[in-house]
Amino acid sequence: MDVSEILNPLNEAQRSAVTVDGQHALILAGAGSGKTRVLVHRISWLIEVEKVSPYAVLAVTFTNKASAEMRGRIESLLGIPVGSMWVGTFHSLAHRLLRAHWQDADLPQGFQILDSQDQQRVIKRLIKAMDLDDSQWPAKQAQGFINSRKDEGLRSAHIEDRGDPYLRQMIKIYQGYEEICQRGGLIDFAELLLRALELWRNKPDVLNHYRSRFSHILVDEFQDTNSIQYAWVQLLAGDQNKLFVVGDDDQSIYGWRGAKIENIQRFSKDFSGTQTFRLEQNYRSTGNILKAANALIANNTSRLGKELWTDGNNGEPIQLYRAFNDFEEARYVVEQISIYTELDMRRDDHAILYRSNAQSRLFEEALLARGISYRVYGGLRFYERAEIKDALAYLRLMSNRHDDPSFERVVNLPTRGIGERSLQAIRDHSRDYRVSLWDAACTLCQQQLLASRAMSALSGFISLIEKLAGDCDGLDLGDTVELVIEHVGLIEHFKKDKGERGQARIENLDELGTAARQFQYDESIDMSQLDAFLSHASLESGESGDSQSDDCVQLMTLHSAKGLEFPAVFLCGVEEGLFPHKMSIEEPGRLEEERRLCYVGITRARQRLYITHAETRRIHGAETFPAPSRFINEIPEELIKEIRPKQRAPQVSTLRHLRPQTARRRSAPLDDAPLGLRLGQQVSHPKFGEGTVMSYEGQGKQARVQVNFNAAGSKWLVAAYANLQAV
DNA sequence: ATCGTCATAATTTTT
DNA sequence: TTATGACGAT
Repeated sequence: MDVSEILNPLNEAQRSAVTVDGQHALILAGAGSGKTRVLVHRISWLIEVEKVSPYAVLAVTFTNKASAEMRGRIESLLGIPVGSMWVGTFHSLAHRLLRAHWQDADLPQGFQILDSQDQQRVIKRLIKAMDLDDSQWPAKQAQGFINSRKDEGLRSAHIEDRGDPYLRQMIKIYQGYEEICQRGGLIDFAELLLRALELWRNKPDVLNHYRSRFSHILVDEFQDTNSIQYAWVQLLAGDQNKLFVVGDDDQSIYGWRGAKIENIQRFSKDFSGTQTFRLEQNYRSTGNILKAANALIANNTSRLGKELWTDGNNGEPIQLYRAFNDFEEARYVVEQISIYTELDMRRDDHAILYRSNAQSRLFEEALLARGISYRVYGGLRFYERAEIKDALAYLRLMSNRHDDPSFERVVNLPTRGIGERSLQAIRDHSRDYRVSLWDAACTLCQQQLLASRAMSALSGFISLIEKLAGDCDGLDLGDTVELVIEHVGLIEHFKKDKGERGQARIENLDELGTAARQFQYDESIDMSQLDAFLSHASLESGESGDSQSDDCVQLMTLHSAKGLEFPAVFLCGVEEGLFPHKMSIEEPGRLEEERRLCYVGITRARQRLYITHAETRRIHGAETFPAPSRFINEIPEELIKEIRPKQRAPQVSTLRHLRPQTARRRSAPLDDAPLGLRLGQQVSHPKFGEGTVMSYEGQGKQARVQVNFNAAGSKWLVAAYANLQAV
């Protein structure tokens, strides 16, 4: 392979980053500046030109998607599979380490991963077992407490209560949780990272092994690293190995879950001899969009500094639309999309971005009414679905009887007569003797400590698991999974569900069998095929979209839009209190993160950017009158074209003439709208011609309607006399 | 055990 | 407004 193949597709800044020769490099890669490309080409450069062994390269990302993409692109650029290279997420690499060194990490060989759902259930149960009032001690809060401490590298023993009774109780919960996990061989996500870090800290020989192996460490999205991840990278780097980290401080939007923007800010101080590169040429957006983004983000303090530019043209102005209410905002956005899709654009060229998930509803309704297909991102993913977790719980129990959350989950599913009383007896015994639920159940059965009915049910369950485990011995993974699903009674159980639900669940269970058959087992890791599959299920929760029918308008939160791009972006609900969110408005640090989120949103757009806000919005059922977001004011006026600047003198948009005719919307009627007229409805008047209902006031005979006529402008009319016809 | 009713809370989410 | 969870009734 030719060096020019690696270097030719790069611009100058990218090229100097890729070919850097010092010990450490920090690449500040703006949105759309070819960040992944630089990483991929850097790795190719190391291997092809510097003749570094792939074995000595470690590349870390945050999401499975990113690591899959990186691996794929490296392989296609180099033309060879890079099996020996460690490319993965922090979590998957930590997992791999712990599997290889489970003894040194003080773990049972068959340890399993606890996802956040499972974790919450464990904590909830623990709080009950501790006889605490769960309204005063919500599991969610305790979970947050535990995870944020772990993210800082703190175990329960490290935290001082300083006489604070709240802290003291939380520490106790944390302690109890640690015990349960250790006993059951369960590792939550934060624990994966913490254990991996402690493994290296406690076992210098293990650390040295990896230190001498990985001479080149590359980290993607460095602005998202938390304290543990930073410490982990630092430890592995030692003072010999070379770090190449890529990130964008302006796109740090996960501070609330432990990411430390300081990590990227202090990198060059912590690692002396760091060369910093800025990738500022943007290949994605028009000039106006970039100017808006630059101007907005300039309001943040303590940035590393970066300004995006393009050699393309300015493009259209940013369109700002002020809607009367949230409802009409959705109507407008969907109308615009329908105009563009009737011209030449695809539905999936359009993204509707919002700050909080609840906002999706109105857009969905408006899209539904227009018959435009759409996809909402961010629901449950495959391995998170209840029926899948049920089946996995059986498999997990087969692999490890002491997996309490799995035991709880399926001991009476499908119902087999193990009720709350028996279960409570099992839990009590488990707590009193500090044994797993499984062991407690076995003891209770042997000692005949339960009512005979419950006893036989329980021993039925125990022997079911034992029998399945025996039957599956020697079977391959696909057969195992299918055999378990078949014999455990879940299918029959879900058949009883009414409607489509049950059928869908059974199909998902089938799909699980397929997933197991297709699962690629990496034999180099020291674990059974089943354990590997179970870990995979926890670590990669799979695709979120149910049926990603191809051409759909894309709806998602700003957070989930990070890393994506769209020809047309609608940034909606850009209002004080919603965006920036009221929970973040007070603290300067959090406000800046909101601003970065806005920056992320703006820079998703390639060609066309709409920003919309509403003057009235229902939040939790109550009317609110939010001011336009300060972020709007931070964008230079000359980049913005207001679609309808003033309520009093509405302008007839040029687009209005392109409106496809009379596709009937089915917007829910406003409770007291006069004559059944709806905001946004097209009407015609004998004298003024056609127009749009903009507002109304009063009721019955007094009701007055404001109509914005295409030709005659805006008028207030008494509805009873105006003789308006719906178009 | 399953359904209905009431209270409660309500950013953002990957691993 | 709505979704979720807990609790009580059939």
